[in-house]
Amino acid sequence: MSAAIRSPQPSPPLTRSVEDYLKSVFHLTSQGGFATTSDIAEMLEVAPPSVSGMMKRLSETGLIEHVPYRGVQLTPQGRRAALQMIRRHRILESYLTSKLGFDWGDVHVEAERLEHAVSEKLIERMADALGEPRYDPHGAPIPTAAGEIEEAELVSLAAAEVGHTVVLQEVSDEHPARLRYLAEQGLRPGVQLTVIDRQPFNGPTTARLGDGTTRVVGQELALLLLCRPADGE
Amino acid sequence: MSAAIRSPQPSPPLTRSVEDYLKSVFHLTSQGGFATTSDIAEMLEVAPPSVSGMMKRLSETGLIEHVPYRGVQLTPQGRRAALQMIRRHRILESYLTSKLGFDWGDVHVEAERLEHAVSEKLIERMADALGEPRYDPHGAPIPTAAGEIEEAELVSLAAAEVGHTVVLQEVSDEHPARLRYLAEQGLRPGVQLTVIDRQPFNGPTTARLGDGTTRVVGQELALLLLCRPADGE
DNA sequence: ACAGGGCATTAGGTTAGCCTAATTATCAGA
DNA sequence: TCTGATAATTAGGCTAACCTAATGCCCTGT
Repeated sequence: MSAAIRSPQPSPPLTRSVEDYLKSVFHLTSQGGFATTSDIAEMLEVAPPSVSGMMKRLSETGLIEHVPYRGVQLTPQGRRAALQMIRRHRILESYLTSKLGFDWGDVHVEAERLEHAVSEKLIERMADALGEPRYDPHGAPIPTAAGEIEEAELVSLAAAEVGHTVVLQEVSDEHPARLRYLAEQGLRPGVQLTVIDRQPFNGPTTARLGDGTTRVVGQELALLLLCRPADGE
Repeated sequence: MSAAIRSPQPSPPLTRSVEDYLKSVFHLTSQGGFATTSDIAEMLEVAPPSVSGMMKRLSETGLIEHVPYRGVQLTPQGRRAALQMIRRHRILESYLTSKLGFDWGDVHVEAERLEHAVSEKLIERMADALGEPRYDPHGAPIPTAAGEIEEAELVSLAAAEVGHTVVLQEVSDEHPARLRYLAEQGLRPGVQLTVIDRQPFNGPTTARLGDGTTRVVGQELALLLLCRPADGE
């Protein structure tokens, strides 16, 4: 029995859990660098040894590059798989929100379960029904079917300079209650904000909205509000 | 340590595989009687010992009644769970067909995966968007959210008497190619058929459609065409 | 230069769900 | 009634993912 040539093996479908690990690594390495075992463990709510074990398997299948004691990064193949999951997730969130009346806060959990069960075909039908949206309901960019994603330089409201005007681009949180609160405050993607004050020592930021009203946002929430400079700044 | 009272335990969510077993048992006992180990094994494409093992666990959790060496039946609780899955499945099939352009043959596989991942809320939103449909695209009745299902006395075309007129009510098959073929032949739920001939020895049935054209249907396919007597028969 | 703290990994165990092989129950027909 | 064929069950294993406890590596601060 000679060893088979193993190049174009039809790679078995990824399990639910593998898909989740890849997504975590993608998010944790989006600023460059390595994803650490403990960060992944925290994000997925599993114990660190579970991560070590999975990382070993994933590097054997070529989806990640593992540098022992340092962390992991996605290979091109792993990145492709992660982006596909992120596309599924964001298309689902968009579809549930705009076609089935789900609210901003609830879609995440639903999409999290569905993204492992939908076929490519269903996602493309949904994308089509929505008119190929480029952003999900939280303002996050949706990767294309070909696996490209827009990379924007965003800065959180907590770090925006006083006096500057920014546009809220993306609300990076999956916590329903916080999202609902932010929505009530009118803090949704697309809103223009002028930073008019910030208390020292990680204190709250005060910003003026387009309609002249102001909002005082504590640091924890302000960190979730990702902004780009307003046009002409 | 005294034994805890075990009445209103918050019953853990059913696993994917448990849901599949319950559905099988439901379908296999729809004519009354017991579902046998080997029938379940065949339907789910697992080995018989896997079924024995699962039946043991399911009867411990009170979802089925197991009579050793005879078979199983659903308890009221198991029936409720099975009907919920069937509702999910059929609503999904209806939604995918009518809102996302899936075709008759393909929906089954997609729904089979999704039914384990959708929330109750999503199913009800879909049902609502469809106007609370009572039948799925194959003509099968959809259980209500309360868990009631229409039970009709149907007879397959292969067993309908020569000379009688029937209405095709439901096409009971999940095989895409067969469904596509039947659809091409115009054999969809709602069509009226008059049986004009049947060859002996399990031979084909010949039936006339409403438009006067005839179809010759081999026994294997005719068994899949479930009919009710036409009004006024 | 090295001691400790903190993180990562290895060791070893659990559970669900599947498998094959061996065993046992049931029932129909001689 | 007995005997086989058929079907169900038990026995014993495997794998994927998880866990806790024990061990090992790395780096910073004295």
